Amino acid sequence: MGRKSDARERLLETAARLVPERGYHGVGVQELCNVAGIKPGSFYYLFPSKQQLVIAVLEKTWEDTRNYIFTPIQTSNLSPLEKIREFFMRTCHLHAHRSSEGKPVLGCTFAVLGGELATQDQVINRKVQEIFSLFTGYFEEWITQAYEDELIALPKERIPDTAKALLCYTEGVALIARIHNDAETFSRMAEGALRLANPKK
Amino acid sequence: MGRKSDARERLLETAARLVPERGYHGVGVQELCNVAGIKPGSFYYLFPSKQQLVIAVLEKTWEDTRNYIFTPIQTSNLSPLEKIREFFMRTCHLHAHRSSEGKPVLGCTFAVLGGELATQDQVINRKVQEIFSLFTGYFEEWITQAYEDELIALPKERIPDTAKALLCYTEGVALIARIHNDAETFSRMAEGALRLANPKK
Amino acid sequence: MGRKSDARERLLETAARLVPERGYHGVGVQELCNVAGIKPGSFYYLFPSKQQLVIAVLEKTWEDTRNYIFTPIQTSNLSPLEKIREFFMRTCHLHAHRSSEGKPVLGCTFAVLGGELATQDQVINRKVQEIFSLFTGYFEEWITQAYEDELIALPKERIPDTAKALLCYTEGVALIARIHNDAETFSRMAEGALRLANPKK
Amino acid sequence: MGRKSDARERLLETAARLVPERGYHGVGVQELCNVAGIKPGSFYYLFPSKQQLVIAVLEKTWEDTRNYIFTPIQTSNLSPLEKIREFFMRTCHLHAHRSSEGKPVLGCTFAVLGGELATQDQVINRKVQEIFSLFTGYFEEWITQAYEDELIALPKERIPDTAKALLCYTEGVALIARIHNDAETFSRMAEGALRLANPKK
DNA sequence: TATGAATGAGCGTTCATTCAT
DNA sequence: TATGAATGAACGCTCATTCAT
Repeated sequence: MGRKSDARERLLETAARLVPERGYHGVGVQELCNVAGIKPGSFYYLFPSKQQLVIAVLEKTWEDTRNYIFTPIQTSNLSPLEKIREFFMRTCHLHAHRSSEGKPVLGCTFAVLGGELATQDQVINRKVQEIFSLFTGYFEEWITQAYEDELIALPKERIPDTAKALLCYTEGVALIARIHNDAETFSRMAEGALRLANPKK
Repeated sequence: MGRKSDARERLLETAARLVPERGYHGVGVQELCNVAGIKPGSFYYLFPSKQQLVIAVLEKTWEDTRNYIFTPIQTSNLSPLEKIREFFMRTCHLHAHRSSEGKPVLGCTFAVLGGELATQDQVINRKVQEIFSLFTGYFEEWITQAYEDELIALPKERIPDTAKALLCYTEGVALIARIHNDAETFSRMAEGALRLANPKK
Repeated sequence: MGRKSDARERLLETAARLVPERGYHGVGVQELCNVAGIKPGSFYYLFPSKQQLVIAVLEKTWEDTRNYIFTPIQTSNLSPLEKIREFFMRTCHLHAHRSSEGKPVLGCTFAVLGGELATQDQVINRKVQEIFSLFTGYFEEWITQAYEDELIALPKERIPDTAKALLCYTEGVALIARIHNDAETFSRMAEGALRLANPKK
Repeated sequence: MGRKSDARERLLETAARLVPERGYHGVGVQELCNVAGIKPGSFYYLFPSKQQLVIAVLEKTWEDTRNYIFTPIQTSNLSPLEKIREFFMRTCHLHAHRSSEGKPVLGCTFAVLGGELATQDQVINRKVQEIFSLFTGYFEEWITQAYEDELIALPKERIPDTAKALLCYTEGVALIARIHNDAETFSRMAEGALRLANPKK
């Protein structure tokens, strides 16, 4: 039986750290190997291509997003609209923590890679679309609940587009936070997210 | 008043076409030269670096954005809130036209380059921030007018953040339109933009 | 009398299929392993090197050549000159059958590897020379018989060189068949082979 | 105006020396650059690809073959059949000269590359086919002349196939000469070439 | 003023092979 | 006996940029 090691995991973690920061073209395979402490020839034993490594990064990042952001909100007993605000506050806290360590504000990994590769890599682009539809799923659930609780003044048929609008707003906020390297953008923009749902009174 | 070569202009136009589509790292200097029909050695006579060419692209793209989107809206006699909607509709038309010619939906050039290079090139990043502040200026003007016309239910001190929220939403919509290669995103999301301003009734 | 893994055999068969088609450098060890369904680590348990696998391919291919081409001709009661023609016709049939299945015409495996590696791998080159001398042995036997049967006008001392000329012609025909991907080359060129032996009348 | 240099020519000459000796896969771009004394990044300024460099090598080698072998024979007043023999003798002399300097016998560059890449690179394969048809053109001319001078006993309609048989024989002889690293093969096999044309008496 | 020629560092990837288990 | 894991060197090629002319 062969040797066991965590090389694959180290590579994935390294990529999950560097790629969201500098983008797809901003990180080379060699650098990933150097930082992860694996030899250059080993990369392609562990992953079939740089593209597939990034797909794995997207999946891992989604897992983290779900575990640290969506699931805690989902299992809380916050009201639907408070869940939306909480989504922004949690995102803010995560970024603020990173930022306090001197690291740059990343914004949203999915938006960064989707925006960069939309016209260049359909495999990655599809994966980003797929993950965005999971975001929208949560948003739609919260807005539907708010609708049923009569917290918002919105015709029922506008719920899906409103969920999508929330996705757009979320990703736009993340992008601006990245460009201004300012984690507080998330908290300052939280109020706007609520207005998108058109709350009563 | 001698005859002037249009090489610089051709190069700039080529870059303004290719860079928003494929991003900074997605287009090489050599390809730009080939497409523009200029010799590789001439590039660095005309521009000091790829970075500076892209700065010029950003400026030119901003000029176009102002001329084709902001100025016509500004000089129209639309109500402030209708101006916000018109901003999305005009953006939608421009992208839909390109899309009907089989070209990919670009989203927002500033967001594309800002997102890609936020952690890698501060010169370009500053330029993007600068242009975004021009966007926000228009938005703030419209929202202020709406406030003064008593069209929106918003405390005065929330106007600047609301303008910024509108920028975030705008850029998020553009990003999602790019990732889904769907120009109609702009028109479907226009309604959300208005809600950000919290219109009365 | 324990059960024996057929991994070695599968690897050899895979190599005997891929190497003649694409040459030594055209097939990698990893691809051979993938296609044969063996693990990369096992390769070097089964064979000391890629070179030695190819040596085994050459030996196996020679076995097949002897069994399907030379031995049937040898045990037939064809006249010596008809044997030469039959050699080309049998070769033609084999290639035509492969070709009808959409596979490329291989020509002669020995020539392909000998030509590619003549200046690079003396072990393989020697093996090819050795096999070519077996070819020449058959040819010389047939020509000697034709000489004794007074079918050809050739001084006795020219027989060895004529056998060698027949080898050259054979390999040249195979090479041209490969390059033109045309199995019928073998049948169209059969007549020339006979003329090399200078038949009477 | 730019700098002038013979770098392209040096690279082509280096390739024309190394590629026929070791084959396409046997010589790397880096090695070609090192030997030619050009820097690795310059290769792709001078040639669009390794493939196209080899196409240039084939064209140059054909020029040389025509100038040093075919044209002198063509402009001689040898009889048609003597021309065939002369073709082998000239080829022999060229190889013997190289061989006396300790260099390996190359055989035929076209056959080496055609055989190696027949199933892998159709652009190179076509170029080889094209050059072979030029060979056949000369052979057919000589055989036709021999037919008209009544030097050979061959039905007129067999002339094209006989020319092709001569090509096969030529290439086979070259291949065997390469594999045995024996320049004299060409002279010893010359007689066989004549028999292919079925000379009278 | 303008450019043909060149450059060194780096790209993502594949190579035949080794080795601890 | 058999293999999963790994390796360093090399692969063909592209990068943004420089410079002599």
